[in-house]
Amino acid sequence: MDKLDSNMRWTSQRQVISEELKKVKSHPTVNEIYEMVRKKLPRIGLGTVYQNLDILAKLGIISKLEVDGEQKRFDGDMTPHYHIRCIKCKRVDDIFIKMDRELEKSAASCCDYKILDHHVQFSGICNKCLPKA
Amino acid sequence: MDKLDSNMRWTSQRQVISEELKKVKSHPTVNEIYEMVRKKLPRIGLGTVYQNLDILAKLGIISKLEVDGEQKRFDGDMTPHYHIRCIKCKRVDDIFIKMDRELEKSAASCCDYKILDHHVQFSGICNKCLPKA
DNA sequence: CTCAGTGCAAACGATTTGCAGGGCC
DNA sequence: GGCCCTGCAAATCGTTTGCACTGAG
Repeated sequence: MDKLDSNMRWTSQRQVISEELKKVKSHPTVNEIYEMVRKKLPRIGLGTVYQNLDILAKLGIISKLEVDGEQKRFDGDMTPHYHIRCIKCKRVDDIFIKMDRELEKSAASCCDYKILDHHVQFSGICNKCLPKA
Repeated sequence: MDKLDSNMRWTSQRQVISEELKKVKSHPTVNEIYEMVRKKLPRIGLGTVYQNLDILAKLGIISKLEVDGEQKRFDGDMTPHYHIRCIKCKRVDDIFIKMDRELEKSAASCCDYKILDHHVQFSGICNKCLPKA
């Protein structure tokens, strides 16, 4: 899975996975994506979904979320933004505040890393879970 | 594992796990902690390490890191701080820049969550990996 | 026709769980 | 003596891999 060369084929599986992910505003897990895609391609394998999500992410077409949790989640929205996670129901939503690149500068001045990126993950309780909290 | 009540016992296993974790400035995975602790308590079970790390984290004595990656990592340093992760060797280091609570305020104004916390995770290449990069 | 991509099933690795025995309170 | 906690092993769950077949180019 290291060669993203020009021999790469744009298969219907790849197409449908990308399409379906960009259609929703949620941040589905691999299994949720599998279920979505299965409605269009009933014989697709779970392994294929995993592999294609990985390739699509490496191509920069979708993004693999850097939020913690047991399962990986994906996002079809490539606009730079942060995320928030409900500690009750585990859903993930977008936070569209401007990316603060100053953070990277201050971080750079206090460690020996070449800093490439950063991500802010908020946690809280979503409005659906609040009444029960 | 939901009752952190007063009947709780402070066992030697719990003591050693806490001690060993606070002794290092790295951010070890459960297996690394298991190996560290095994030098003191050779008969300890991996399950016990998992369970106690969980309890210690819930007690606020150590913290479970919210960084992504295949394995969970723990931190014995409870001073609020951020983290950076090397994309090559996967090591995690501390970033001691001041926690920016303003971020939570801006996030609160654009979503329907009761925001409880936030964490910034930087990613980059550490000085050990830079020469090879 | 070729070879990247697919479907399927088995393998894997991290974590969790079930349970009988052990030892603090 | 009760029961929380332990050690151990089996179970679970997300993800990866191996492989023969398929279909895009």
